[in-house]
Amino acid sequence: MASWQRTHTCGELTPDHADQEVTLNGWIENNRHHGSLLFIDIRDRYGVTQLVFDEEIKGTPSGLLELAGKLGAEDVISVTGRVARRDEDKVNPKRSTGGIEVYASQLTVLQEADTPPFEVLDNPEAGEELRMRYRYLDLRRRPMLEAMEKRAAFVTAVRNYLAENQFIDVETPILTRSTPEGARDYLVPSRVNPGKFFALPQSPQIFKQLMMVAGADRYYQIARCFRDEDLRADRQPEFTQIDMEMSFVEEEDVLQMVEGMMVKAFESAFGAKLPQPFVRLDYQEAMNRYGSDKPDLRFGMELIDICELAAKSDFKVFSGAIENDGMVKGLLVAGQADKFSRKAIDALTAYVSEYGARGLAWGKVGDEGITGPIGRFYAGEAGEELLAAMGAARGDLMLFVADRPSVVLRALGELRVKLGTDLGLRTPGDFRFAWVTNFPLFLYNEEHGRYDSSHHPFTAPVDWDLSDYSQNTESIRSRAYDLVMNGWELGSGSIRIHRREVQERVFSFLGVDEAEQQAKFGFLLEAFRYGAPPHGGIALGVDRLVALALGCESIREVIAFPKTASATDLLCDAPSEVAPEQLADLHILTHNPKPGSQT
RNA sequence: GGGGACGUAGCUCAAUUGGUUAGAGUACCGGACUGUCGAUCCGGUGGUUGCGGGUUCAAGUCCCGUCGUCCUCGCCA
Repeated sequence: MASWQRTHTCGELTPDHADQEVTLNGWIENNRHHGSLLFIDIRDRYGVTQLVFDEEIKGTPSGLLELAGKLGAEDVISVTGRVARRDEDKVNPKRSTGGIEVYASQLTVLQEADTPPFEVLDNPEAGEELRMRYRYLDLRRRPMLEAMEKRAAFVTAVRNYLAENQFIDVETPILTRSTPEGARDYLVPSRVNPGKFFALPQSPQIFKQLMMVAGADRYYQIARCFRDEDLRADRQPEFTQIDMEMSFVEEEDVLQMVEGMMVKAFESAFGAKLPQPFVRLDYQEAMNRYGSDKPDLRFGMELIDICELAAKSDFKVFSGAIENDGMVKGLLVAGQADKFSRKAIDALTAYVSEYGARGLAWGKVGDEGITGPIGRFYAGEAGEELLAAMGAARGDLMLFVADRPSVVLRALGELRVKLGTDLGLRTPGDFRFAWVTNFPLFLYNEEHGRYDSSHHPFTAPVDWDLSDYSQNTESIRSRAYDLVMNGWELGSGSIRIHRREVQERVFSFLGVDEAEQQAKFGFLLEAFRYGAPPHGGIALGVDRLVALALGCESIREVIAFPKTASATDLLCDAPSEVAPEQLADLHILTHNPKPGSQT
């Protein structure tokens, strides 16, 4: 062992180590100079330890204090010294190592550091752009390293659980083929096959189904997935899924397996005890009660249906909506009417308009009945009926949207979430998992005037025997299920179609003709001819799971090297231009290159 | 592709209605200091106000464009 190598980490020394000679390695966090007395805090991943340099009283070797005094933030050092118990009045209760300090006798500067562009503090003072540009410094901050540790602990717990349950971890190709539908693919040109491209996987979906045909029985993979779509706080172009598939199973088998996994992994990685069983919500029920297929169950304020009252209302906005096959629903903000000024309600109106609502009707419940825009339509008996339907009392605020059902549900669902945030209706550390089931098999695509799979085209219908999907299309349920928590979709899965004729019928209904089926999915359909077991599975978003568990606003906080909202990497400056020779090798001509641009 | 917020010292921010030499905290540099632990005290360096154009006697401030970060609608089977 080299003389500079550590005997202990910066987080493990306690008064029990008193009088031992130790060597620590780490970064200088702080340097407090008192003339001929000097304190240095040395940091590594495990903690911070105070070093003391004192020639007069503690016998620091001559010259060492002067050397140490010149050191600056983030210099990498090795220090050897004697562990000393601190006097009671000198203990620092804020640190695990606050009971001791190390009297330095040797000091080696392993690497001097430039002054960092921002200070490595627990609370990030730097903006996100700078943090991403110097991600290695940002990651040096304890909360970030902790997030990485927790993420790793979570994944490890998941792997252990799955291994105990006979799942095998199988790697599937990263270079695969482009498939129609779904998200935009990231493409990789093939050098040896001019004009042809690989696609990076949006998910290992087809491969895991092929593993079931292969008889793997239980498959999983911590899989990186790629989707070339616009980003959000909860969406990155590459992200990680716990991808699982099981053979000879029904919905219940998958749900139980995943539930057990979440309970165990949350306990082990985050010390959180999840209540079991998870809530089950029918898709339609979730939409009706929460206006969302991924409801936040940490607070109530459910959507209240007043269609019946609205139909007979003098208020044309309400009755008109019902006449046009629309819907009227409301939210009750209990006891908070005073908090909402006219201006505040205008802001809410603007908010719901982002989701297509043309207006937000409202009324406050006062001593003399309902005030606000709907007041004059709801005096007397009609008013009493409305209050009863809403369960409203004096001091409450009522908010209504009247429109097409899809708009009403979406707008009020989003409004409910916003109010939950604004009014602080949630408890931190409250993890409300739920399964949403019975999704529609097909959803109407208004833009293209046709039906699309609501999950994906391999999802089994509840009644797989149905011969004609064009009849009662909207009422056909699928065997899909989503795992949701606190308003985020964490995972999505289904029992798959394992019968070729059903699969072909679904494709046909979706307008994927025989030739296209063969071209795009021929290998899967062919595989099904050789004996496909009934199977099903799920894919869970690791980034989202960990971010939620740690209370992060964005999944970037739990990804070591995330990308910006415009899908660039500020650290390594990717994507970048490439040499013309590289393009030539790949048989690629670029359409409109920026002339000679180079950052 | 659309909407919004932001961009001023290394960093985080301030700068009245467009008006003198663009300030503060912190970091950094120098000095003092023997019990600090976000040390303290004294002094100092540090600015193409993202970039380009325009309006004006005068622009950090107003207008147009552009670049970047973030949020969001669309998009994300």
